[in-house]
Amino acid sequence: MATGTSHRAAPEHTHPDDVPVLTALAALADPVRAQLVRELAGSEDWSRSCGTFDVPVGKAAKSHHFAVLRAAGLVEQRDEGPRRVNRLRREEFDARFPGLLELVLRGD
Amino acid sequence: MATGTSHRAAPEHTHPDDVPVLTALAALADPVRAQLVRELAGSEDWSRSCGTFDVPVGKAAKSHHFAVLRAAGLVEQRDEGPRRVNRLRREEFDARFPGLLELVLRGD
DNA sequence: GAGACTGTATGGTTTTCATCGAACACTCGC
DNA sequence: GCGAGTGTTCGATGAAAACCATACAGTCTC
Repeated sequence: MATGTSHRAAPEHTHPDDVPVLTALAALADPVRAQLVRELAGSEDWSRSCGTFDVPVGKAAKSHHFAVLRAAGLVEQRDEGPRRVNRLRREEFDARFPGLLELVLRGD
Repeated sequence: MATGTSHRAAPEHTHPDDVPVLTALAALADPVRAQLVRELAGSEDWSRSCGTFDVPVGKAAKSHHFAVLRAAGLVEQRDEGPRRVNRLRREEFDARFPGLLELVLRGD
């Protein structure tokens, strides 16, 4: 088969514009997800696969958290071979929810 | 006894400056609490007692939600006779979490 | 002080959500 | 194709949180 064709289902994404405010807040209100977002913010786009994030949960839970972040319009994912690399949707999310991401990244 | 003296314990408040980001997000991520905040935002300070808010829960749950909002630095309460009147801590909360309150008030 | 009113505290039920272990699907290198 | 590596799905478990009904504690009016 031609190269570049994946047989794996592409992850479903939701654009920030289609995300209700409360969904975005709930997504960011979890400590594990907040840490994922912060780590992702400190990395280059598409440079980090899911497994490279250092959070104190198993890989099943991690996968679940990434699904929540995707559904909240916070993260975009793309398959690269066996791994799934990530990108924080900074501009799109910030256009939809101005200031929100910055609050989480600033931390305390 | 002199007038103006209450025998009821004053509600405990937390200043927004002492509230972690995730606590603020979690407080606002609940639909009932978001509605309380929105209704409160549309009313004059100290004009609304807890019972006057139209949310689809019993008064016990309502009391609980107000306690959460207080702990998140979103609401200030004061006793006036038998009722407890409320005020949205707009400026203080906005100084601590710029833009966050506006996002919730704007809704969608 | 009796009774109406407002809100809080308590105890218990239900729901929601984070988590894990195990099984599965896909990709890649040998 | 086989085995290692990566991530998702499934089922079950545990903890947290929302909720209710009831009982209680103040405040006010009469």
